[in-house]
Amino acid sequence: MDPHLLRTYVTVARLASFSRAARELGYTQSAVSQHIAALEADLGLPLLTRRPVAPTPAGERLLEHAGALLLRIDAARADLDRFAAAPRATLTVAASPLALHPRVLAALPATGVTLRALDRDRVPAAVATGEADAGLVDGVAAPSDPLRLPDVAPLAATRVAEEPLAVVLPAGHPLAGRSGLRLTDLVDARWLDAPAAGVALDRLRAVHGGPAGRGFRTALRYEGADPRAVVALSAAGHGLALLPHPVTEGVPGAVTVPLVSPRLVHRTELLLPTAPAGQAERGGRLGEFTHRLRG
Amino acid sequence: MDPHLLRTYVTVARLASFSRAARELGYTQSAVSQHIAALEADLGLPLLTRRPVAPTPAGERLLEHAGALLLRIDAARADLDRFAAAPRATLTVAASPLALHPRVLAALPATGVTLRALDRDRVPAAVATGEADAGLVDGVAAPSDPLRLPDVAPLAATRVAEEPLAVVLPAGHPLAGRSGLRLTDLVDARWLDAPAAGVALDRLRAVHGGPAGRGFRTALRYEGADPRAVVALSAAGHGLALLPHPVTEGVPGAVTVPLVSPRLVHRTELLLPTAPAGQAERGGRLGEFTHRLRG
DNA sequence: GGACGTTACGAACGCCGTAAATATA
DNA sequence: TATATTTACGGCGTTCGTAACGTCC
Repeated sequence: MDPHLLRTYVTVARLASFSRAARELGYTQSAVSQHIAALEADLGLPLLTRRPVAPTPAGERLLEHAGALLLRIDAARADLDRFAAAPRATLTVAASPLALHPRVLAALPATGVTLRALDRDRVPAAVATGEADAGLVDGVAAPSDPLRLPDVAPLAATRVAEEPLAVVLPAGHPLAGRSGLRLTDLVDARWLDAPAAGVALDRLRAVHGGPAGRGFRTALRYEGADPRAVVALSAAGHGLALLPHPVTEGVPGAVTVPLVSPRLVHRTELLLPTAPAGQAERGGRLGEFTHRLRG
Repeated sequence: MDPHLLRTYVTVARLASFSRAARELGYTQSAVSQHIAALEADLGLPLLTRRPVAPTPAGERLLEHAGALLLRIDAARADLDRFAAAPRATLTVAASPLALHPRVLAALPATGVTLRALDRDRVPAAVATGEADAGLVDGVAAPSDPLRLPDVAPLAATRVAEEPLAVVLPAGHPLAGRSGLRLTDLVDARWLDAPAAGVALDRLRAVHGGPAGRGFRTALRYEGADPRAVVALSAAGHGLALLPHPVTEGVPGAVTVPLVSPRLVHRTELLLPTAPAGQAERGGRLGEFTHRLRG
């Protein structure tokens, strides 16, 4: 279970080729072959089929572990590096698209900030590995409940904002007149799946608690990051969408109905590496930013 | 960040001695010294003070990472081993003391089971590392919310039971006559801290959301695992206790008042390694157990 | 001076690259 | 036959142990 071997293994699995993996890693094919052989011998299991190169069931399983493991190693190294490194001049903030709440925009320092838009599930990793100095993630949760984030490293999450959730429907929709909607009434509707810009459907299925894979069928999948586009698509009849209430307003042809059950909110959180050396480093622009965000 | 080096590092830190760590690990002092030197060179930071041997601030931080990392490695190996190994004849179940709900006891197969009582936070690790085939954990959560468990490995958690929570008071207590109690009324009371047998106080402080370290002061700390002992201690005036309602009843001198706010329940969950090879292995006694627990 | 950690050095081992062998489409 | 992985083998770097050396109580 040497990390070197694991890194080689995931690369081979990703590229589906020993030789391409070797090129990418700067090894010879031979070395890669030996790495995989060593790993298989160590675990006592075949991990890859050759020709074509693809993971076996056990190999699939190892991939899940290896990804988390390598990420954690990088996170640990980055975290320790922060002890030695001088605070950087430019502040990098990783944010999921819907996390750019007005409060956040107001709190951002006027200069020297890089804002990096990422998918929701890549934000914690970015903060953990030091790729970003701070993160902003959004998601769905019960009121005043923290978001459920993968714990790749010791990160501190604090609440930035919570807004009600609303269902977006095209103007002519039979449910468009209601003053509030329940999720259970909408299980059989057609939905927009917009994992980056909206609330992912599997999240709804999980919250709803029904049998996996049933309900919340997808009408159209939108892979962009613009929530206004989602509202417009919904107005055009391509499916229902669940979004934080504020962003749904003012689009012609779209009707917005608050979600009343279950009680869920759209929540934005600030993600920080838990402070080394007693917050000392929090001076500078990061301190300025977090203070404005909290105060 | 070689796991070997990390392992020796955590051992040295734990034993506060290079030579004792060397004995425990089967190395010479020299090798251990070289390991630490290599790790410090790699990270560019001193990790330990010598004479006395103790972690530096950076070293403290590395300990947090290293523990999680080594645990994950063991978990991954154990998980992969399950692919190769034949199902074991005897089923080992790790359980936290309060997780032994009547439904659990009823579902346990009549023979061939080892039940291992562990602290709450050690159960997930035991399942992940294959030390146990299944786990039962209890904790406090909002109704129908899953417990918040450290994710050491891909584990599946399913609800086994939820019961209301009750505050235990001695018969003469001023609040003993109430029909329901709020947590906010009890912040300033004296509490029993029974991390193994009851609800840990820091959990209450976290739920209550007040400033860390304030409120829920400890009257007496009980390190055993018997919830009835907690009730008896509370009856004897050694502090309030929060327990699942059913176990609080029938102890003379103790009064039980339901907790009405915040809405929290005592929840028990079954923890399983997510099934390799499509549930195939779930036949046998583990399948029998889980089926009875769910059905 | 004694217990403990460090440094020097040599031997064994492991790991990678070259090159030949082998398997598959 | 061409492409891709495996195996054989040799050199080089790494890691461990022995032993000598510092160093702090």
